[in-house]
Amino acid sequence: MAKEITPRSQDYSQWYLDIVKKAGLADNSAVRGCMVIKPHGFAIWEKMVAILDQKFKDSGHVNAYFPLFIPKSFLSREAQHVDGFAKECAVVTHHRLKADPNGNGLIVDPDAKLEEELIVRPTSETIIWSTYKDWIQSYRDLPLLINQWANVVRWEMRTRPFLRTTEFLWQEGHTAHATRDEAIAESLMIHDIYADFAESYMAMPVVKGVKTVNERFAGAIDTYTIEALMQDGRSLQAGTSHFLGQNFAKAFDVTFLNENNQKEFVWATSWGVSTRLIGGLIMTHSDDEGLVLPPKLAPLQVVIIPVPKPDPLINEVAEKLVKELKAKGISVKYDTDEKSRPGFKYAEYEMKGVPVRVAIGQRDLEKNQAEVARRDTREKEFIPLDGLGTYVENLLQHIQENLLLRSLRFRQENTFEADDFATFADILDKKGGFVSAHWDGTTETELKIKELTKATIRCIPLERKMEEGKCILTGNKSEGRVLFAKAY
RNA sequence: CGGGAUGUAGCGCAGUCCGGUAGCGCACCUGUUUUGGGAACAGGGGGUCCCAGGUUCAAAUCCUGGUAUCCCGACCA
Repeated sequence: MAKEITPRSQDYSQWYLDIVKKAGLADNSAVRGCMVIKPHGFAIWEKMVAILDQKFKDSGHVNAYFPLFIPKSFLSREAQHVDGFAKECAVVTHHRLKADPNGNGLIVDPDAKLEEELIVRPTSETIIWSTYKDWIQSYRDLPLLINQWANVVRWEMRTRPFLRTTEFLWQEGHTAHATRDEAIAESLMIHDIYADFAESYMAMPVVKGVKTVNERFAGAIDTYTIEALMQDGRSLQAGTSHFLGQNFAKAFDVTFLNENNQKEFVWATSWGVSTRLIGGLIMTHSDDEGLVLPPKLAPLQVVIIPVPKPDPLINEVAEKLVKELKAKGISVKYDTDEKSRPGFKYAEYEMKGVPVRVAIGQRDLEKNQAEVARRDTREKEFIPLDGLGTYVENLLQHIQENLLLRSLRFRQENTFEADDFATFADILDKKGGFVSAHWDGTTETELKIKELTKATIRCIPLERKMEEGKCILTGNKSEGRVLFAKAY
C-alpha cells in the first residue's frame, strides 16, 4: 500500500485529515488556517454551487456581489452582531508598503494609514443593509431577494480543512420583506431548501430545528439550522437560515412606505451554507479505503478500466459504454493510461470516491460481460455487456439511495433519549450521538450542561412531540425534548 | 490564545542527546521483463536540513527569537 489512511477506529481526526489529503481535496497553505482547495475538492464544491444556485433562482432570488471590505464602524451598528463577530475579524489598517530603510525587505508605510480601518467581512449583513437603505423606499421595492457567492474570513483559533478554516467560501442570502410573516416564511423556505439539498443530493440526513438563544446567530431573532450526525457521534451544523426581525433595518435605518403611506422598518432574513458541507460529506459516507461520494455530487461518476491494459477489442466495448453513459448525462472516464496497472487504478479511484468502477478484460469479453464494482459497499458483480449502460445508470441511483438509507440508519442507531442526568452524561461520554432530553429553557442550564458534558443543544427540533417533562439537570418543568450533542 | 509535540529530497522518516563527508523507504527519470487488486530488477537524478540571528576552527546537531503544522483545552459555520 503506497498510501495509508489511518483507520477511523484508531484516530478519527487523523483519518479525516488523511482523506482530505489523499483524495486530493485540499492542501495546507502558506497562510495559517487557510487551505488550498484542490481541483477534486473544488469540483465537488462546483457541483454543490450549481445545484443550490439553481434552487435559489427557482425560488425568485438573484445574485449580486458586495465588497470584501467593510468599514469598521458598520460592524458596531447592531449591538448583538458586534458582540458575535468583533473577536474574529481581520483588520486592514494601511494601504501601502514601502522598502525598509534598514534594508529588510518591505515594511508597512506608516504614512499610508487608513482614516477608517476596514474589516474583512466575516459575513455581510452590515455592508448589505447599509446599501439596502438606498435601494428600498416603497413597498413596491419589496421583497428584495438577493444572494451572493463569496469568501469570508473569520479569525478562528483552531482550524480544520473544510470544517473550520480562516477563509472559507459560501453563499449568503440577504432578503428584505414588508411583513414579519413574509420574512419568517422566507427563512423557513430556505431552511427547507437546505434540508432537501442535504438529503436528496448529499445523502446526508439532517434534523431541522431552531437554535436556542445561546446558539443563534448574532443579531437574529431566530436561527433555523440543519444538523447532521457525523460518524464519530458529533453533530455538524450544516446550514443556517436566520429570521432577523427588524434588527438590521433599525440599525441601518432601512424603511419603506406601505400602501397606506406609513413609514415602516423592513423585515429581514439571511442564510448561508459553506464549504463546510464538504467536510460533512466526507464524514457522513467515507470509509477506511478513502472518500465515498454520492453519485449526484461526484465529479466523476463512473470510471472504466481496461484489464490489464487497453487493446482494440476492449477499447471498442469501453468507448461504446462511454458514449451510452454520456448520452444519459452520466460523467464517465475511460482510463487508458498504460503507466499504471489496474490494481493501482482501483485503489486510486476508490480513494477519490468514484461511485462506480467498470473493469473490462479479455476474459470478460469472451463471456460478454464486465466487472462492475460499487464504491459504497465495495461489492463486485459480473454484468452482461448487453444492457450494461442501463445497469450502471440504475446502480448509480441505488448507490445514492443506499448512502442515504445507511446514514439514516446510523443516525437512528445513534440517537438516544435520556431522562436522568447520569444516563445522559454516560451516553455522551461513551457513545456520543444525538441525545434527546428535557431542558428547562434557560441559557444558564444550557451552559451548565455544556460545562459538565461538553455537549450543547444542537437544536429544538421543529418536529417534536410536545410532552411534559422535567429538565435533565434542574428538574424544572419542560414542555418538550431538545437535541443535545457534542458539536464540530 | 494557554499546554504539548513536530518541521531534514515530492511524501513518510532516521540522524540532533554526545558538533566533524546529508542518509533510508516510497515516489520520480532511463532500460528490461511483466500485467485480472497498489509489479520486479538494474542504473540514475533530486537538499536553503522551516526562517533569522548567535556560539564555534567547524552547526541538521548547541543557544535566542520567529514561523508553520498536528494533538489537547477555551472560542466558533
